[in-house]
Amino acid sequence: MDNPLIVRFRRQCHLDAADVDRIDYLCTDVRDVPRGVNLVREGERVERIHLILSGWAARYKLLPNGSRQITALLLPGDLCDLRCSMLARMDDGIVALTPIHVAFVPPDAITRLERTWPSIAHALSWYCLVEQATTRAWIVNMGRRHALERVAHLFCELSTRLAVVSDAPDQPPHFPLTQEEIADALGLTAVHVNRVLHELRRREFITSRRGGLTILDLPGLKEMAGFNDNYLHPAMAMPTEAALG
Amino acid sequence: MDNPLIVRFRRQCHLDAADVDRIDYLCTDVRDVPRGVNLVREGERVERIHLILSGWAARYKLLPNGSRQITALLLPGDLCDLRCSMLARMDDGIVALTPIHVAFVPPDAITRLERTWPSIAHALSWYCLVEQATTRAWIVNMGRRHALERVAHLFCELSTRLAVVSDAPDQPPHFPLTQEEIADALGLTAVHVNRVLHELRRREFITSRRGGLTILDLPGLKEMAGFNDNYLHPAMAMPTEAALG
DNA sequence: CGTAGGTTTGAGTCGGGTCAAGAAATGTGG
DNA sequence: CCACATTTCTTGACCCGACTCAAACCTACG
Repeated sequence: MDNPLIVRFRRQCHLDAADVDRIDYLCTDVRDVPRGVNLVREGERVERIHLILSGWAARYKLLPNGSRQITALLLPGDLCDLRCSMLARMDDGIVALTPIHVAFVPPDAITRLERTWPSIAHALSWYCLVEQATTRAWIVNMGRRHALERVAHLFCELSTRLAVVSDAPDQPPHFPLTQEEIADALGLTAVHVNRVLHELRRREFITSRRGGLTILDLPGLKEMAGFNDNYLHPAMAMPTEAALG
Repeated sequence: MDNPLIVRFRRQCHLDAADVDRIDYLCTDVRDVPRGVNLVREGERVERIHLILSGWAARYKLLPNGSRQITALLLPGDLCDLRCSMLARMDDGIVALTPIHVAFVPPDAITRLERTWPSIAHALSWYCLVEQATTRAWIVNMGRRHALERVAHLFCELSTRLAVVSDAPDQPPHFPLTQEEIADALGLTAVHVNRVLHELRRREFITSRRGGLTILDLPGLKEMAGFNDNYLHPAMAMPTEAALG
């Protein structure tokens, strides 16, 4: 299977065959992590960057009162903690939501590539930009949308991101998320997510089974959420000569 | 007055006198922008990075229904759109919340510094890391805290950030924010923010006047919000030799 | 002054939270 | 292959925090 990080990069940035090899070479140390295991725990010192190759993970933060907020859902091709080597301790944890394949990448290796190859530095800058834009889109979602549109918006985002790295692009998007995970990602309760999903099922926007759901009507969800995929920058945009030096 | 970006960098990263000069040299084109003016409007193509030298600004997004969500408050020393040159069009707007001084910096100049001087590249990586962590802290705040603690948490964050770049560190922190701006930053309504501020005033945590408020009891607010300043990384952390290459 | 932007307050509503109990899958060990 | 435990989902009744709408009130400023 193709390296999903490279698939994503090539959508946005010019990488030649040698660049691709250099990135591929980072993914030597690949491991299987079962569902529910923490790749990183809050407060730990971690000296490796994680690249999700398959499966889903979540970045989360626990509050003193025991509640959890998921701050990012991590799909294949997502890098976790690109700059972790600058931190004495991680600010938050990362859990596997499904069994996953992860590459453990030494931060120095990335720093070296970045410093040597402008095209790779450019790709990583792009990566940071999209990551930031996604995080901000979550703020907008939580701050200014009601539960129904909020859930719909998340599903649109995930469908769009998944489409880029999916091995089965013809299948309707499927999310291996429990209702509690959706709730923790959106600042809702699991009970209320249940009622929202019930409504979405009633309107035939989705189907759901224990531990996962499938999108039936993505255009419908997009309209409901007022979804605009700009912030994910799924379209092609090549670097200028100046930016590449 | 000292360049607030340099003040921030020197807290976290090693920069020698030459590095400082190089950064200072970026801030040649300084402009005054009155309150209420948009530095950037959503959908525009913008070919300059903004560095706030004094005053407050906000990054925001407007929704079709007319509501606004502020996704970041920008204080002196904050860079807006570090990677803007990679974008065909900005995903969101930036307004001056007070009269501000801004340096207009050409993206190429930063790219060149970054590529040439590892210590500056390191400082900018650090900057991105803290920016991301702050954005994620906002998600947690909006997702899992009630209005009172949510407001308190924002005030703690702003006090902490301001302390680093304040010209009057002995004065109690003062925020030139309207209640509507606070509401738009926190996913609340102005009416409800008014009631929360009333309560904070009653408990003598703050005082407020038209168009601004002052913190009286920061420790009290921190306790109320369960505030932990880790994510802002206000403490010193020097780069490793490896990271600097 | 007059006006516009900002603040304050009240009354009523509603979206989503809380609590609690039960049902349906899934997994585990004998 | 069955008995039992666990996780996840579902549903109902009730409640409360925050929103809405509306009116009045400041206060800075032109």
